[in-house]
Amino acid sequence: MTEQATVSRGPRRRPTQTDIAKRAGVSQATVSLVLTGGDGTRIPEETRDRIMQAAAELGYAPNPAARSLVGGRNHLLGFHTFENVFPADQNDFYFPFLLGVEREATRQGYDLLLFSPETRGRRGSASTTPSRLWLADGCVLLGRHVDRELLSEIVRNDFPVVFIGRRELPDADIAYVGVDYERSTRRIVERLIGLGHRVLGYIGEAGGGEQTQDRQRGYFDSVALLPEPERSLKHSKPLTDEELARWIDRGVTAVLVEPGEDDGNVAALEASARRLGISIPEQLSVAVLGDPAFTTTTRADWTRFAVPRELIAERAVRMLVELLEGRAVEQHVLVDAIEEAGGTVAPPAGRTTDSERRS
Amino acid sequence: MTEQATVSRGPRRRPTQTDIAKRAGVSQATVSLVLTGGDGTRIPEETRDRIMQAAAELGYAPNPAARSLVGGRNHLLGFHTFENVFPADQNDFYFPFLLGVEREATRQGYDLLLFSPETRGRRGSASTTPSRLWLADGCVLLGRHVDRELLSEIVRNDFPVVFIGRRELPDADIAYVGVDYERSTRRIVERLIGLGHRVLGYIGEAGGGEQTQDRQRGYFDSVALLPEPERSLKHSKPLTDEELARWIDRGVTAVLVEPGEDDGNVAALEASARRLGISIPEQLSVAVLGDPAFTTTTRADWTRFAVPRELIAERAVRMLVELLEGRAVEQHVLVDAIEEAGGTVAPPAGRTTDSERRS
DNA sequence: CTGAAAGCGCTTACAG
DNA sequence: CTGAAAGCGCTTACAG
Repeated sequence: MTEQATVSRGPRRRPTQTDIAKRAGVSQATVSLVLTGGDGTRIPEETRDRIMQAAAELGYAPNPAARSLVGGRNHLLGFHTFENVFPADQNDFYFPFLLGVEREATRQGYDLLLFSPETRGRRGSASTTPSRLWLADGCVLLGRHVDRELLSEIVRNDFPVVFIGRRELPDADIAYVGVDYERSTRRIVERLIGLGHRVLGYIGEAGGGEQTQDRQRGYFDSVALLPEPERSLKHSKPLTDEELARWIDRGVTAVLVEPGEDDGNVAALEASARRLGISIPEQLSVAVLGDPAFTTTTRADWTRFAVPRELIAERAVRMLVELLEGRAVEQHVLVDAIEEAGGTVAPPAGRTTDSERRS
Repeated sequence: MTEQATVSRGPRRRPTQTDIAKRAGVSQATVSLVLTGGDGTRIPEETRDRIMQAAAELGYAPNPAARSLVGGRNHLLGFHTFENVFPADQNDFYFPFLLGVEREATRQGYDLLLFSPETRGRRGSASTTPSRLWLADGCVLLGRHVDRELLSEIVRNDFPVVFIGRRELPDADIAYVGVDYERSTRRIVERLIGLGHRVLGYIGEAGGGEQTQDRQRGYFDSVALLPEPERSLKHSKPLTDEELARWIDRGVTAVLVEPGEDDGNVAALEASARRLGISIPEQLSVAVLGDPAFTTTTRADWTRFAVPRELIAERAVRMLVELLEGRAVEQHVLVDAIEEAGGTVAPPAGRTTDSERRS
């Protein structure tokens, strides 16, 4: 690094409404009236102009702390993520949300305040330190591993938040925008059935969160439509090679997979299939019930849900703004995932699709 | 979208120090003293405990807005980008900066306020609206196409900012953290010379910004070391096929390229070489004097500068914080780019490197 | 050792 | 139509 100059410059005092008032020869209250833009008629045009000009000359911007203190609005929206979302391999996941939140906040006339997990609890000891969250008018929340303490603080104080991702709490009614995993799963199963698959397999967690339960409900609902539904299978852990071989023997031609931590389930399935010489999708169709980055798998063209992250983020911001502005709103919104065609689903070997059969 | 509930809910009042004071039978000031944890000895243990307990019972958390109001600081750092940096193909460029800014701001105990170009001038008419920038204590600025009006406003008010990227202004002394393009260019030329190249070509803008001038200075400085420096060439636009052919005829074995808008110069050179059947690097070495995303070129393994974006961003934030806290700081820092080896540079055909010749 | 008071920059009733 | 005043929740000198 090259150092070229050494200058010290203290930050100047920010111009306040009082400064503007002095310059324009009016009272501070009048300045506030004009700048906040209450009703236009009360202050004469001529005074207005003088004040606006003084404000512009001084480079005035309202102090958000003062505004929020007096009970008014900051026009600041928080975006808080529970995990540290900044490790590089998560960017593809995180960035679309940020994008959507940013865009919609801008559209709504709010600025964005970014919180990351470490940001909290800076000044003083942890217990007495406030959540910085309160600086914003409200907050969009994102993350799997929710900080329970923060959450209870939010609920207790009725702080306006909207979750990205479905979130059901026993003791509180939290607003969220999530994905309709049940419906999306049902759709994908129906498409597999339409392609001619008659015996399916499902790999996923046992008793996970809401999302997991929704997917499994969707699966069982639609599998029930099959002529022999009891032949379809479910397994709650990644399959061993032997288990996969047994599934194939029992006639499974398509598998649905919850991605799992770090796409672990998908990676495991891919590896097993390779070892057993089972080709995807020729001998086995695979559909992933999520939208991960596929960092641990070899192929990347998995048929899967595409989660419309930007759209979800935008919707969450809109909901938050409605909440803030006291409008009655739907607090629980689920959007459909888009089925991403991919290259891992095909009609079962030796079978034609229903539609082909018809013709 | 599925709607599940329609509820409107106003936020509850939060417990304040006054509430605690009442409950503990002390004054609000004493509560503040205890909670802020000034010097421990002044308030007797017994009173402390009573206050702490009352605070815990009420679920007290200090109001950050009030805190900032008193302190004159809101511990908010702005990150402002002049271009709309959110188009998807720019993410790779933009994200590392955001990453670095975010990380260092957190480390310094500041929260991040995000500004995008459209954010400015929301309320009221454009001309009368103060820049939202002033919401933050200071701001990190990023972008090629600087908004002159905003910039002059910043300079006039002495608003604390640090630029990412070298920025020299005639009328003001702006703090920045940039890349030392002169030195980095010199280095890469010296390496080419070390590999045995004796006639070089340079493709770049005529009379561009500081960065361009720095690169060209670095180029001419180091080319002067060659036995026949006058044979090295410079061209200020992308080469036509004929021009490239002429360069080759005149003995050019290595070319340095400013990436140009959308990597245009690199793409043009690549295309010309392909049409002329000139293979890179066997017949022509190419080094790119920048670190673009290479979205318009076929190959991506260009030998180039790797700009340490996160590091630069962190450095910018640190400088800003020093500025804010009134410490004397170096206001102009240039960091070295890292030479990214790539696959487009090799010894010239029919030549051995200097070191090989020696052995 | 503790409380009363001023003040940070705003908004919002409330008087003139 | 405009200004004076109160008050948001806190910190920090300043008196007792």
